[in-house]
Amino acid sequence: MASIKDVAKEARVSIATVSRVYNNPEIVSKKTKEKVYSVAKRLGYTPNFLAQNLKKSVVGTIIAAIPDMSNTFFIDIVLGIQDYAESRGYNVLMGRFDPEKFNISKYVKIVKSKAADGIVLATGHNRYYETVAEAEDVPIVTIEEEFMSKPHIYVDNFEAVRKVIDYLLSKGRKRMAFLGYKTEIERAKAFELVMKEYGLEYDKKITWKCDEREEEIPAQTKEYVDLLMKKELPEAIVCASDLLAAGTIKWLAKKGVRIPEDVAVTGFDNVEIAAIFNPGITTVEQPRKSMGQEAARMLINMIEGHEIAKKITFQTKIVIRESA
Amino acid sequence: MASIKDVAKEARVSIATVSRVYNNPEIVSKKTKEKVYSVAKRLGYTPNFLAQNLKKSVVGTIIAAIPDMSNTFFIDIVLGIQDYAESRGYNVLMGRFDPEKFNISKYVKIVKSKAADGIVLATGHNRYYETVAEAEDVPIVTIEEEFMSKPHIYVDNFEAVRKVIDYLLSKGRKRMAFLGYKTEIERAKAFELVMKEYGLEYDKKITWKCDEREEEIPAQTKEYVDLLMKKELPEAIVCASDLLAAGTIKWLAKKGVRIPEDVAVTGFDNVEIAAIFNPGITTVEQPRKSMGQEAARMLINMIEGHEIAKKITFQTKIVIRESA
DNA sequence: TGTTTTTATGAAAACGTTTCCATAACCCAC
DNA sequence: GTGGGTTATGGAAACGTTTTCATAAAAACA
Repeated sequence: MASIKDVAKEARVSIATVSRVYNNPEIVSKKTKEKVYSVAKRLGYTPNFLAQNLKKSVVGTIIAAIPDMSNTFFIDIVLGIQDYAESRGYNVLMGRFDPEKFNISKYVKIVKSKAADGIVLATGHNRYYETVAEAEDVPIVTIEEEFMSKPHIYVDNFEAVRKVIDYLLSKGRKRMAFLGYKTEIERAKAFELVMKEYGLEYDKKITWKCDEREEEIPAQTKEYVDLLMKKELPEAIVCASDLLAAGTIKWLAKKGVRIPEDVAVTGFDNVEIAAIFNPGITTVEQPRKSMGQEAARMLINMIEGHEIAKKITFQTKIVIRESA
Repeated sequence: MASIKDVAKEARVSIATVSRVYNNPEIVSKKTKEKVYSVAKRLGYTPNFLAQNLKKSVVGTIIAAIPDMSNTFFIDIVLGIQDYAESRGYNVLMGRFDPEKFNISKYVKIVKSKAADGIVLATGHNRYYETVAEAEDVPIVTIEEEFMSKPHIYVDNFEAVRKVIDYLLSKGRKRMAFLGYKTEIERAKAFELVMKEYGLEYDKKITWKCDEREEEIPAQTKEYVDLLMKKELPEAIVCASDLLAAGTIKWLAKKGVRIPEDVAVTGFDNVEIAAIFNPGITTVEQPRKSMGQEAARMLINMIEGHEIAKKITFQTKIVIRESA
């Protein structure tokens, strides 16, 4: 409640001096400083961010926009963003957005009205989005997808899928199936390409793409397993996420199929459930926290007008558990 | 970049009029309004939040402080908070905080410096925290714990535990054990009281309290199961969280114990893993999203100076799956 | 001691709004 | 027309800061 004026009056100095005590302490005399500090403490004075920022025209807040807050994948990214942002004195505003509708204008508006300085956009989809005119001069860093040639963080999905296939081959599995999502194209494409490159056949009929809504996963994996049971089982199933893998394993086990003896199953992302599921799920881990940190670093540098890289590629690592 | 001044000059009206076009459109003539709108659009004018708020002394941002972002429980609460906040035109700033250290002063400071209007605090612990002087006149709503007689959202853990015990009794299980956390007192206490009330004996030696750090759970549940195997197995184990239940089931299954035939296991919270685990975990669900919404509603009303309730109690419901 | 340099402080403008108060413009009735 | 009552607009203060410029006080030097 107390303003700089109150402190100034009480300490019998000008408001300019009080301001300097907080912003350029070195140029004000020790005596004055002590007087101001003690008065400020007594009055419970905290500089008003709004007024400071109005003057400086910097807010100190960045937005992390993610599609799904109940997904560890995105949460870890946000954790990384927060970690780094904090070290630079920025706050993080978290928001949801729908990758289908790509409704970022809400966030663009927030930045334009100076309630935030920039946006980290994570969709988890490797798409190429269309230009949004208003977003032209808004600082944005994207993770995974590309957008208006804004700087972005890229994860090498091809390399990741190759690692999985290599591992399965080393275990003697050749007949592989792929279970992915309708909207995530890169992993499916990578699977196809790597298989072709290795000269391996795979049955397109047992390669399926799910709707991406999480609540649909139990039903969809069940349907998928029912389909599989009617055909000859593959030796391995590569899933585009740990949840798909978990669902698939669950239904296969119910049919009496032994994992991994009869069928090996792999996931993607290494979320919490991969470790705790029974059997533990072999999966691919992206350095999520580092990705978030790097995104925040790029964004803040961009906001503060420094030079930054246009694209940063992260490598993945395979985490071997019991399911494959 | 364009300010209200630019628009006013270009539209040949005063800045007061431009301001009114956005805040009291009904009192400005149609002709003027149209002129202003068209100029504003051409110049790409968006009112500057900072200046608006400085004047109005309201920010339009609330903080959701939670201990663990990778826990669905808290994420759902935040989802509820966001949902409601959005409907009232507020943004949500998400932050972590350590329930052990109770380091809320960071957030109190943000509010005091007018970068946010208030705080929703969710710890998931039913503790009574000590007074923090600076937080005196800061709008805060807590979920679960009590703090400085700030308004709070309460979940009826006693009733919840009673429901679990009733259900287990109805299945003929009498010898029950409890696996909880060191810091969460209410569920453990409720278990003890209800058992006593029903005149049921329970072996204190097989009631254990874990460290609450999530990464410790696999190791701690393993240790617990090892301990159990040395004694006579109980007929049922009531766990204070789904993760504890999942860990316990996993290790019991590895020892060849059949769930639920030999031992029934129940969880708490109904997070994602409870549904997807094999076997599905019988658990207790709190209306998390509603709790978040209600917390946001209380907080915003508090911020805007309306009358609010001091305490709101939510009921739980039991979700029956395969583990019990 | 008087002059110059350094250091510490204050006055006031500026940031982009909202809003109170005053006034100009209009309309209608007489 | 003149007057009384609306209605639409402008001027200017205020919100709480930062910062430039000017000046007073102190220190350094001769």
